[in-house]
Amino acid sequence: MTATVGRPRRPGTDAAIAAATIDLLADVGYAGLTIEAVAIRSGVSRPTVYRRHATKAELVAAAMTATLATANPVVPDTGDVLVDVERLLGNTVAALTTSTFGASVAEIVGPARHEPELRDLLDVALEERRGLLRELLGRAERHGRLSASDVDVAIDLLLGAIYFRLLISGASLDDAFVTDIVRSVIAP
Amino acid sequence: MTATVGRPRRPGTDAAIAAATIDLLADVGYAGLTIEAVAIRSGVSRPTVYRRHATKAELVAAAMTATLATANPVVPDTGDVLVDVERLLGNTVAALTTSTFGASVAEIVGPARHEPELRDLLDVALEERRGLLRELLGRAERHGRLSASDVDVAIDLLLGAIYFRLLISGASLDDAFVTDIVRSVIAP
DNA sequence: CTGATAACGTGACATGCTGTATCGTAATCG
DNA sequence: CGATTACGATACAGCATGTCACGTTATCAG
Repeated sequence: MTATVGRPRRPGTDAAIAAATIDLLADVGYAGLTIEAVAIRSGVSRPTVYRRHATKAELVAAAMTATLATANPVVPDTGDVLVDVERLLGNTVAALTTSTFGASVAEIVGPARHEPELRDLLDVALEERRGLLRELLGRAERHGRLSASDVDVAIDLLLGAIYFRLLISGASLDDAFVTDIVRSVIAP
Repeated sequence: MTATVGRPRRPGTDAAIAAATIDLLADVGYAGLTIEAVAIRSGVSRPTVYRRHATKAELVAAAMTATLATANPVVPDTGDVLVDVERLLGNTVAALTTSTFGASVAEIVGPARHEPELRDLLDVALEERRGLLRELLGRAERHGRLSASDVDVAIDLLLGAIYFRLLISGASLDDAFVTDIVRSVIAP
C-alpha cells in the first residue's frame, strides 16, 4: 500500500493534522471547521491536507479514529457485577469528559446522518462499548438483578443517560451520576 | 414593536422560510444548510432572508421554535402512573419520528455548543418536557415505585434512552421501546 | 389624492473557503 | 545518477457570505 520508492511522508504530519482537527472541531464546531484552518494550525500547506484527506468528513473521521485508537478499554472483573459496570461506565465518562473527545462526539452527531465515514465511526465505537457492556450485564441478568427486560434495553438506558447529559442537558457527568444510574438499572 | 406604517410584510413569508429551513436542515444538515438555498426554496430573495434573520443559527432557531409552537403537549391522567408516563413519552417519540423534527434536533446538537440561540432553544424545550415528566414521576416516587434514587435521574434514564436511539444508535424508536424503558424504571 | 414609510427584488460587490492544478524543490530508493 | 514521491508556493474558478444601493410596490395618515 505505502510506496517504498520516492520521498517518504514527513513523520508526524498525520498526527499534527489529526490533533489540529480535533482541537478545531471542539473550538469552532463541524460547520465552522475549515480545512484551511487545519492546514495552518498543523503547520502544513493546504494541498498537503487535501492529499491525505479528500473531504472534511473523511478528515474528521480519521482524526477521531486516531484519537480512539489511543484508548484500550478493559473489562473490569471484581466479582461484583455492580462495581464492574460502574467502573466500565466510569471509564466511558472519563474518556468523554477529560479531553475534547466528548465535544467531538457531539459535533459528529449531526454530520453522521449524511457522511458515511462518520456514521461508520460512531457505529463501530458504539458496538465495541456495547459488546463490553453486554458481557457484564449478561451476568447481572442471569442473577435476576436487571430491572430491564432485556440486556440491550439496559444498555440503552445506561449509555442513553450518559450521552443525554453529554449531548443535550449538559448536566454534570461524573462518577456520582454513574453510580446513580447503575444502581437503578441493576438491583443490589 | 411591529411597524404600523409602511408596506406590511408579505404574510406567509415567515412560514415559508421556516418550512424551507426545516426541510433543508433534514436534507443537507446544518453544515450544508445555505441561506441562499433557503431563499430559493422559499421563493424569496436572499436579502429578505437576511432582513429577518441575522445569522444561520438564528434562522434555524426561529424555524424550530415555530415548529415547536405547533405542538401543545398535555399531561395524561388515567390514574395509572405507568400508563401516563408511557403515553407522555409516546407523544415525545411520535413528535420526533413522524416528521423531520427528530432529524432537526440531531442536527442542532453540535451547533448548540457554540450558538446561544440554539442552546437556549434546546434548554427551554427540554425543561418543558422535564417539567411534565417530573410531575408524573413524582407520583410514582411517592408510591415507592421508582427504581432510580431521584426523579431527575429517572428522567435522564428515560429521555436519555430515547435520544440515544434518535441521535446515536439509530435503533427503532417506537411504542414497544417506550413500554420497555418505562417498565424498567417504574415498578408495576 | 398625496406624501411618508417600509417591504421587496434585482444586481452588485469584496471577502473567504473550496477543490484542483502547476511548478519548483527536496528526500529517498535502486 | 535517475526515477519516484512529498511538499510548499501560487494560482485559479466556483460558490456562499454579508452588505450595499437602487427602483418598485404596498400600506397608512392627512
